[in-house]
Amino acid sequence: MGTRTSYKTKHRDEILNILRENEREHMTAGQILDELKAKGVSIGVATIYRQLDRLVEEGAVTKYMVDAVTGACYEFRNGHEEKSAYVHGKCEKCGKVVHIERKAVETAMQGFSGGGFELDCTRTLFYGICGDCRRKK
Amino acid sequence: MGTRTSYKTKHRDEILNILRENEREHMTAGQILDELKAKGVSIGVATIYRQLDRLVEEGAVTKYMVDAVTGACYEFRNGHEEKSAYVHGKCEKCGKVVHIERKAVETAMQGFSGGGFELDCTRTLFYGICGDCRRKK
DNA sequence: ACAAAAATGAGAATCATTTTCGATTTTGAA
DNA sequence: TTCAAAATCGAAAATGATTCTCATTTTTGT
Repeated sequence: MGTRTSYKTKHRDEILNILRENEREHMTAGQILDELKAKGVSIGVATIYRQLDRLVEEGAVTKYMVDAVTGACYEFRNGHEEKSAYVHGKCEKCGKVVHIERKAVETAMQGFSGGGFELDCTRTLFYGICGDCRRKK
Repeated sequence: MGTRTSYKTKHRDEILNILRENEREHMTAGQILDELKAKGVSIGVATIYRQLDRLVEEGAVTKYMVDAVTGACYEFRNGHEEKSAYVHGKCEKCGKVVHIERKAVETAMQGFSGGGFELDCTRTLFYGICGDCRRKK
Protein backbone atom coordinates (compact mmCIF):
# COMPACT_ATOMS: atom_id res chain seq x y z
CA MET A 1 0.00 0.00 0.00
CA GLY A 2 1.14 3.53 -0.75
CA THR A 3 2.58 5.94 1.75
CA ARG A 4 -0.70 7.49 2.69
CA THR A 5 -4.06 6.28 1.53
CA SER A 6 -7.37 8.01 1.84
CA TYR A 7 -10.35 5.79 2.15
CA LYS A 8 -13.45 6.76 0.32
CA THR A 9 -16.25 6.99 2.77
CA LYS A 10 -19.93 7.75 2.71
CA HIS A 11 -19.46 10.74 4.98
CA ARG A 12 -16.85 12.27 2.80
CA ASP A 13 -19.24 12.30 -0.13
CA GLU A 14 -22.10 13.55 1.97
CA ILE A 15 -20.14 16.56 3.15
CA LEU A 16 -18.95 17.33 -0.33
CA ASN A 17 -22.51 17.08 -1.60
CA ILE A 18 -23.81 19.55 0.92
CA LEU A 19 -21.11 21.99 -0.10
CA ARG A 20 -21.80 21.38 -3.76
CA GLU A 21 -25.50 22.05 -3.27
CA ASN A 22 -24.61 25.36 -1.66
CA GLU A 23 -21.93 26.21 -4.13
CA ARG A 24 -22.38 29.97 -4.02
CA GLU A 25 -22.68 30.08 -0.28
CA HIS A 26 -20.09 29.53 2.33
CA MET A 27 -20.88 27.25 5.22
CA THR A 28 -19.54 26.75 8.69
CA ALA A 29 -18.85 23.31 10.04
CA GLY A 30 -21.90 23.73 12.25
CA GLN A 31 -24.19 24.47 9.34
CA ILE A 32 -22.95 21.44 7.49
CA LEU A 33 -23.61 19.35 10.55
CA ASP A 34 -27.14 20.70 10.83
CA GLU A 35 -27.97 20.07 7.19
CA LEU A 36 -26.68 16.55 7.38
CA LYS A 37 -28.66 15.82 10.50
CA ALA A 38 -31.74 17.31 8.86
CA LYS A 39 -31.23 14.81 6.07
CA GLY A 40 -31.18 12.05 8.60
CA VAL A 41 -27.47 11.38 8.31
CA SER A 42 -25.86 10.28 11.54
CA ILE A 43 -22.49 11.94 11.84
CA GLY A 44 -20.29 13.36 14.57
CA VAL A 45 -18.67 16.78 14.80
CA ALA A 46 -15.19 15.38 14.81
CA THR A 47 -15.79 13.67 11.51
CA ILE A 48 -17.00 16.87 9.92
CA TYR A 49 -13.83 18.68 10.90
CA ARG A 50 -11.57 15.83 9.96
CA GLN A 51 -13.09 15.45 6.54
CA LEU A 52 -13.14 19.18 5.94
CA ASP A 53 -9.47 19.36 6.74
CA ARG A 54 -8.77 16.64 4.27
CA LEU A 55 -10.91 18.19 1.57
CA VAL A 56 -9.13 21.47 2.02
CA GLU A 57 -5.75 19.79 1.84
CA GLU A 58 -6.76 18.00 -1.30
CA GLY A 59 -7.94 21.24 -2.81
CA ALA A 60 -11.56 20.28 -3.26
CA VAL A 61 -12.74 22.81 -0.71
CA THR A 62 -11.72 26.33 0.25
CA LYS A 63 -11.50 27.43 3.85
CA TYR A 64 -11.32 30.94 5.20
CA MET A 65 -11.85 32.78 8.44
CA VAL A 66 -14.49 35.37 9.05
CA ASP A 67 -14.07 36.04 12.73
CA ALA A 68 -13.41 34.13 15.89
CA VAL A 69 -17.07 33.90 16.80
CA THR A 70 -18.36 32.61 13.51
CA GLY A 71 -15.35 30.42 12.97
CA ALA A 72 -14.13 29.10 9.66
CA CYS A 73 -16.23 28.93 6.52
CA TYR A 74 -15.96 26.32 3.83
CA GLU A 75 -16.87 26.48 0.20
CA PHE A 76 -16.94 23.96 -2.59
CA ARG A 77 -14.32 24.73 -5.15
CA ASN A 78 -15.62 24.30 -8.63
CA GLY A 79 -13.06 22.67 -10.83
CA HIS A 80 -9.53 22.45 -9.61
CA GLU A 81 -7.71 25.64 -10.42
CA GLU A 82 -4.59 25.96 -8.34
CA LYS A 83 -5.09 27.63 -5.00
CA SER A 84 -8.35 29.37 -4.37
CA ALA A 85 -9.47 31.64 -7.12
CA TYR A 86 -11.39 34.09 -4.98
CA VAL A 87 -10.69 36.26 -2.01
CA HIS A 88 -13.57 37.14 0.25
CA GLY A 89 -14.62 40.60 1.25
CA LYS A 90 -16.92 41.29 4.14
CA CYS A 91 -19.08 44.39 4.35
CA GLU A 92 -18.81 46.04 7.71
CA LYS A 93 -22.28 47.46 7.35
CA CYS A 94 -24.53 44.69 6.09
CA GLY A 95 -22.25 41.74 6.73
CA LYS A 96 -22.55 40.46 3.19
CA VAL A 97 -19.60 38.46 1.91
CA VAL A 98 -18.48 39.17 -1.62
CA HIS A 99 -16.07 37.36 -3.91
CA ILE A 100 -13.18 39.02 -5.64
CA GLU A 101 -11.06 37.28 -8.21
CA ARG A 102 -7.66 36.64 -6.83
CA LYS A 103 -5.88 37.19 -10.11
CA ALA A 104 -7.29 40.68 -10.44
CA VAL A 105 -6.04 41.66 -7.03
CA GLU A 106 -2.62 40.17 -7.60
CA THR A 107 -2.33 42.05 -10.82
CA ALA A 108 -3.18 45.27 -9.03
CA MET A 109 -0.44 44.55 -6.53
CA GLN A 110 2.20 44.08 -9.20
CA GLY A 111 3.61 47.55 -8.94
CA PHE A 112 4.17 47.44 -5.19
CA SER A 113 6.88 46.15 -2.93
CA GLY A 114 8.83 44.48 -5.64
CA GLY A 115 5.81 42.78 -7.16
CA GLY A 116 4.95 39.11 -7.25
CA PHE A 117 2.98 38.96 -4.04
CA GLU A 118 0.95 35.78 -3.99
CA LEU A 119 -2.26 36.19 -2.07
CA ASP A 120 -3.32 33.49 0.38
CA CYS A 121 -7.08 33.44 -0.01
CA THR A 122 -7.36 31.00 2.81
CA ARG A 123 -6.24 33.48 5.41
CA THR A 124 -7.05 36.81 3.86
CA LEU A 125 -10.34 38.59 4.34
CA PHE A 126 -11.06 42.05 3.00
CA TYR A 127 -13.01 44.39 5.21
CA GLY A 128 -14.82 47.41 3.94
CA ILE A 129 -18.11 48.80 2.75
CA CYS A 130 -19.79 47.10 -0.17
CA GLY A 131 -21.00 49.05 -3.16
CA ASP A 132 -24.65 48.63 -2.24
CA CYS A 133 -24.23 50.09 1.21
CA ARG A 134 -22.18 52.97 -0.13
CA ARG A 135 -24.76 53.88 -2.70
CA LYS A 136 -27.51 53.85 -0.09
CA LYS A 137 -25.80 56.65 1.73
CA MET B 1 -21.86 65.69 27.98
CA GLY B 2 -21.85 64.26 24.46
CA THR B 3 -23.83 61.32 23.32
CA ARG B 4 -21.19 58.81 24.24
CA THR B 5 -18.15 59.56 26.31
CA SER B 6 -15.07 57.46 26.77
CA TYR B 7 -13.47 57.64 30.13
CA LYS B 8 -9.73 57.67 30.23
CA THR B 9 -8.54 54.84 32.34
CA LYS B 10 -5.24 53.50 33.49
CA HIS B 11 -5.89 50.18 31.83
CA ARG B 12 -6.59 51.74 28.50
CA ASP B 13 -3.16 53.37 28.54
CA GLU B 14 -1.45 50.26 29.77
CA ILE B 15 -2.81 48.19 26.93
CA LEU B 16 -1.88 50.81 24.40
CA ASN B 17 1.62 50.97 25.85
CA ILE B 18 2.15 47.26 25.53
CA LEU B 19 1.11 47.45 21.90
CA ARG B 20 3.32 50.45 21.33
CA GLU B 21 6.31 48.68 22.83
CA ASN B 22 5.72 45.81 20.44
CA GLU B 23 4.99 48.01 17.52
CA ARG B 24 6.45 45.71 14.90
CA GLU B 25 4.73 42.65 16.27
CA HIS B 26 1.14 41.67 16.41
CA MET B 27 -0.22 40.40 19.68
CA THR B 28 -3.12 38.30 20.78
CA ALA B 29 -5.32 39.34 23.66
CA GLY B 30 -3.77 36.56 25.69
CA GLN B 31 -0.23 37.80 25.11
CA ILE B 32 -1.21 41.28 26.16
CA LEU B 33 -2.74 39.89 29.30
CA ASP B 34 0.42 37.95 30.08
CA GLU B 35 2.71 40.93 29.57
CA LEU B 36 0.57 43.10 31.77
CA LYS B 37 0.48 40.51 34.53
CA ALA B 38 4.24 40.13 34.25
CA LYS B 39 4.47 43.84 34.86
CA GLY B 40 2.42 43.44 37.98
CA VAL B 41 -0.70 45.04 36.55
CA SER B 42 -3.90 43.57 37.87
CA ILE B 43 -6.37 43.32 35.04
CA GLY B 44 -9.10 40.97 33.90
CA VAL B 45 -9.61 39.31 30.55
CA ALA B 46 -12.90 41.04 29.92
CA THR B 47 -11.28 44.43 30.27
CA ILE B 48 -8.61 43.55 27.74
CA TYR B 49 -11.20 42.61 25.17
CA ARG B 50 -13.42 45.56 25.90
CA GLN B 51 -10.61 48.06 25.61
CA LEU B 52 -9.21 46.44 22.50
CA ASP B 53 -12.60 46.70 20.86
CA ARG B 54 -12.72 50.37 21.68
CA LEU B 55 -9.21 51.05 20.49
CA VAL B 56 -9.97 49.34 17.20
CA GLU B 57 -13.14 51.33 16.80
CA GLU B 58 -11.27 54.54 17.47
CA GLY B 59 -8.67 53.59 14.92
CA ALA B 60 -5.73 53.46 17.32
CA VAL B 61 -5.27 49.75 16.88
CA THR B 62 -5.61 47.33 14.01
CA LYS B 63 -7.22 43.96 14.44
CA TYR B 64 -7.00 40.97 12.14
CA MET B 65 -7.78 37.31 12.22
CA VAL B 66 -5.26 34.56 12.04
CA ASP B 67 -7.27 31.42 12.67
CA ALA B 68 -9.90 30.10 15.00
CA VAL B 69 -7.39 28.62 17.41
CA THR B 70 -4.99 31.52 17.66
CA GLY B 71 -7.77 34.04 17.55
CA ALA B 72 -7.42 37.70 16.69
CA CYS B 73 -4.21 39.71 16.65
CA TYR B 74 -3.85 43.36 17.51
CA GLU B 75 -1.28 45.85 16.38
CA PHE B 76 -0.57 49.43 17.34
CA ARG B 77 -1.33 51.75 14.47
CA ASN B 78 1.36 54.31 14.16
CA GLY B 79 -0.32 57.67 13.91
CA HIS B 80 -1.31 59.10 10.62
CA GLU B 81 1.31 57.96 8.13
CA GLU B 82 -0.23 56.02 5.33
CA LYS B 83 -3.61 56.70 6.85
CA SER B 84 -5.89 54.79 4.57
CA ALA B 85 -3.87 55.10 1.40
CA TYR B 86 -2.17 51.72 1.80
CA VAL B 87 -3.16 48.24 2.77
CA HIS B 88 -0.64 46.01 4.48
CA GLY B 89 0.42 42.65 3.21
CA LYS B 90 2.25 40.22 5.39
CA CYS B 91 4.52 37.52 4.04
CA GLU B 92 3.83 34.18 5.64
CA LYS B 93 7.39 33.06 5.00
CA CYS B 94 9.65 35.92 6.06
CA GLY B 95 7.17 38.02 7.98
CA LYS B 96 7.93 41.11 5.99
CA VAL B 97 5.13 43.63 5.72
CA VAL B 98 4.58 45.23 2.35
CA HIS B 99 2.42 48.16 1.36
CA ILE B 100 -0.08 48.15 -1.44
CA GLU B 101 -1.86 51.21 -2.67
CA ARG B 102 -5.47 51.06 -1.71
CA LYS B 103 -6.71 52.69 -4.90
CA ALA B 104 -5.07 50.04 -7.03
CA VAL B 105 -6.78 47.26 -5.16
CA GLU B 106 -10.14 48.99 -5.23
CA THR B 107 -9.84 49.42 -8.95
CA ALA B 108 -9.10 45.74 -9.33
CA MET B 109 -12.24 44.95 -7.36
CA GLN B 110 -14.47 47.05 -9.59
CA GLY B 111 -15.71 44.22 -11.70
CA PHE B 112 -16.85 42.08 -8.80
CA SER B 113 -19.94 41.89 -6.64
CA GLY B 114 -21.55 44.99 -8.04
CA GLY B 115 -18.40 47.08 -7.77
CA GLY B 116 -17.70 49.99 -5.50
CA PHE B 117 -16.27 48.05 -2.59
CA GLU B 118 -14.41 50.46 -0.34
CA LEU B 119 -11.50 48.82 1.41
CA ASP B 120 -10.99 49.45 5.11
CA CYS B 121 -7.21 49.52 5.43
CA THR B 122 -7.51 49.72 9.17
CA ARG B 123 -8.90 46.26 9.50
CA THR B 124 -7.62 44.50 6.42
CA LEU B 125 -4.40 42.56 6.24
CA PHE B 126 -3.30 40.62 3.19
CA TYR B 127 -1.60 37.31 3.80
CA GLY B 128 0.53 35.58 1.24
CA ILE B 129 4.03 35.02 -0.04
CA CYS B 130 6.04 38.04 -1.04
CA GLY B 131 7.83 38.27 -4.35
CA ASP B 132 11.27 37.84 -2.81
CA CYS B 133 10.37 34.61 -1.08
CA ARG B 134 8.71 33.25 -4.17
CA ARG B 135 11.74 33.96 -6.30
CA LYS B 136 14.03 32.25 -3.82
CA LYS B 137 12.21 28.99 -4.37
C1' DA C 1 -12.59 -13.72 4.25
C1' DC C 2 -8.42 -11.65 6.86
C1' DA C 3 -5.55 -8.36 8.89
C1' DA C 4 -3.74 -3.91 8.69
C1' DA C 5 -4.76 0.88 7.93
C1' DA C 6 -7.99 4.45 8.26
C1' DA C 7 -12.21 6.43 9.75
C1' DT C 8 -15.80 7.07 13.22
C1' DG C 9 -18.37 8.94 17.21
C1' DA C 10 -19.42 10.33 21.84
C1' DG C 11 -17.87 13.00 25.06
C1' DA C 12 -14.29 15.37 27.38
C1' DA C 13 -10.86 18.90 26.90
C1' DT C 14 -9.14 23.38 24.94
C1' DC C 15 -9.24 27.92 24.14
C1' DA C 16 -10.69 32.45 22.63
C1' DT C 17 -14.28 35.51 23.39
C1' DT C 18 -18.60 37.21 25.57
C1' DT C 19 -21.83 37.90 29.17
C1' DT C 20 -23.38 38.91 33.80
C1' DC C 21 -23.74 41.78 37.52
C1' DG C 22 -22.39 43.85 41.70
C1' DA C 23 -18.47 46.83 43.02
C1' DT C 24 -15.48 50.62 41.73
C1' DT C 25 -13.81 54.56 39.12
C1' DT C 26 -14.25 58.69 36.29
C1' DT C 27 -16.35 62.94 35.11
C1' DG C 28 -18.98 67.23 34.89
C1' DA C 29 -21.43 70.20 37.45
C1' DA C 30 -23.31 72.06 41.63
C1' DT D 1 -15.13 69.39 47.46
C1' DT D 2 -19.06 66.65 46.95
C1' DC D 3 -22.52 64.04 44.43
C1' DA D 4 -24.79 61.23 41.32
C1' DA D 5 -24.89 59.49 36.80
C1' DA D 6 -22.25 57.21 33.33
C1' DA D 7 -18.63 54.25 32.27
C1' DT D 8 -15.48 50.76 33.59
C1' DC D 9 -13.86 46.82 36.10
C1' DG D 10 -13.24 42.02 37.41
C1' DA D 11 -14.19 37.33 38.56
C1' DA D 12 -16.58 33.70 37.30
C1' DA D 13 -19.84 31.49 34.43
C1' DA D 14 -21.50 30.89 29.78
C1' DT D 15 -20.74 30.26 24.83
C1' DG D 16 -19.07 28.29 20.84
C1' DA D 17 -15.83 26.55 17.68
C1' DT D 18 -12.33 23.20 17.23
C1' DT D 19 -9.45 19.35 18.86
C1' DC D 20 -8.35 15.18 21.33
C1' DT D 21 -9.05 10.43 23.19
C1' DC D 22 -9.84 5.89 22.53
C1' DA D 23 -12.57 1.95 21.94
C1' DT D 24 -15.29 0.37 17.97
C1' DT D 25 -16.39 0.01 13.10
C1' DT D 26 -15.19 0.47 7.93
C1' DT D 27 -12.48 0.16 4.10
C1' DT D 28 -9.03 -1.89 1.28
C1' DG D 29 -5.49 -4.86 -0.81
C1' DT D 30 -4.34 -9.52 -0.84
